Amino acid sequence: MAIEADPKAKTRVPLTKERVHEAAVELADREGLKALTMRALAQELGVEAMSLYYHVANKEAVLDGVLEAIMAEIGEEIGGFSVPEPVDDWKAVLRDRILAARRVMLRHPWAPDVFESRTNMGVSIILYFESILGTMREGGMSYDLAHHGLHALGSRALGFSQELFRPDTPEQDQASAEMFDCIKDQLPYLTGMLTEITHDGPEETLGWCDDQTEFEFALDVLLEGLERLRIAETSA
Amino acid sequence: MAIEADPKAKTRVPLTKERVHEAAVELADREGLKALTMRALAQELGVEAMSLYYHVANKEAVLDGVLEAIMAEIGEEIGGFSVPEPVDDWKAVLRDRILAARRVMLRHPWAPDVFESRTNMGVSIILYFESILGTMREGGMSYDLAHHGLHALGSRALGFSQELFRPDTPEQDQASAEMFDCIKDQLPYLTGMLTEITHDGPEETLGWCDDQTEFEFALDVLLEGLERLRIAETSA
DNA sequence: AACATACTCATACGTTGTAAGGTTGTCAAC
DNA sequence: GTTGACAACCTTACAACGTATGAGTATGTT
Repeated sequence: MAIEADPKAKTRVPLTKERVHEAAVELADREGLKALTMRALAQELGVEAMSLYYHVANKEAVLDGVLEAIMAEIGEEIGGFSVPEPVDDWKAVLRDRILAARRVMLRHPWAPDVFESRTNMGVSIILYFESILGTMREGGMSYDLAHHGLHALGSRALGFSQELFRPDTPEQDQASAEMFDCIKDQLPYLTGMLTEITHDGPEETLGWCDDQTEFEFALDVLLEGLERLRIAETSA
Repeated sequence: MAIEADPKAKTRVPLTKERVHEAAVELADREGLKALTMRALAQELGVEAMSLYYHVANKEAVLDGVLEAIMAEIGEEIGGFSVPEPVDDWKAVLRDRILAARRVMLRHPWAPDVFESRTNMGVSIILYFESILGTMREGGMSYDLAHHGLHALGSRALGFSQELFRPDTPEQDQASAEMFDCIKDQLPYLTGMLTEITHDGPEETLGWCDDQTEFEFALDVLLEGLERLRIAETSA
């Protein structure tokens, strides 16, 4: 429609911040966070490493942008960051929101590590927490309790919890198992638990648990605890 | 006593794994985790970088050793990793244990990052979790509930919780504040909370909270929630 | 035709972990 | 003593990383 709008005429489509961020997400999805280097990212875009620096300040800025992209996905998943007017069941609303965020995290398993590495929050993250806080408030909590609640949820509010010590290679996993075997006479409770928890006996380590189940369990303990405190403070 | 046992005769005290680990802790304490490089660590010990590799396999091994050192500190703080025979108040016992671990973490603020970076757990960490689990069991929980409880506590069992987004430079902090100001008309709840929470008005960001208070709050919500579930399952 | 602007690239530096192989110090055996 | 083995440490070098610097190249304006 424009006078000279043939895309083919342009020898190359110029980069943008957004394309860099999107490519970064794709690269991390495909090859992991460790593979997300400026050079690899440039190659992903058919460009040299230093060309990226015309569009982004540095790698930190890339990671910030990546998080904004993730938050945008969460926004789509929960249909925006607004607070449903009056909240009759804040627990259920928050639970849905958080599990929606978690679905996004499961699509991008590296994302939690990026969140943890960040030191200042972007706009969409603030908006997200605003909506969480708003839900708590409209649900009937005091600002004080909601504040504590936000801290208590921590990263869980964003849909993830750092699972400590998850072996990532089979060799490492086996090494842990051997070490465990080696001292298992000092571990009556752990061996007891493993024999009872797992169906096939105590060969499996702690890592083999259903993350989703555990996530929801902890989330519910927290939500119910906060609800109890809310009731306590309203009846006081 | 030995025929040739004059220590002075030795021109230099040889390195050991242990000395490397100790020096690593001291270095991280003094200059932060980022400053803990193999070269800096070597310099700390008056030696060249590659000399370290005679005693430790690689940097990962150093970090593993550092964690063992931290766990040893925790062990001292709680007087060993044993389980008090019958536990009349498991909540109180666990609370003390965890807050003791937290005191160690506060002495080494970089330690949580190391824990999160690790992928396989060392012996002393397993022993620690064994003692936590044992306390829950002796307190009357089923293995199933105790298992969920371990996951629910997560890193909190070790005395820390990753505080997301803590600005580490004054410039960054100010940048966040400005950004916050810029969109604060979209943040009724957050501004409302800040005016009510802080004494001096809403200039302060979310980062300025009493970590210890928030840690204990979340810990207590979890412990009480688990206790409630324990009672529910024993009366069933 | 000349120039400004927007964008991209080539080269290079400092830092990191660490592989490969050399140097030294100590001690036992001949 | 000389020799040889072994332990402990060092020198050099490399690949990968983030990125500073300045030069190139296209496009649009005047």
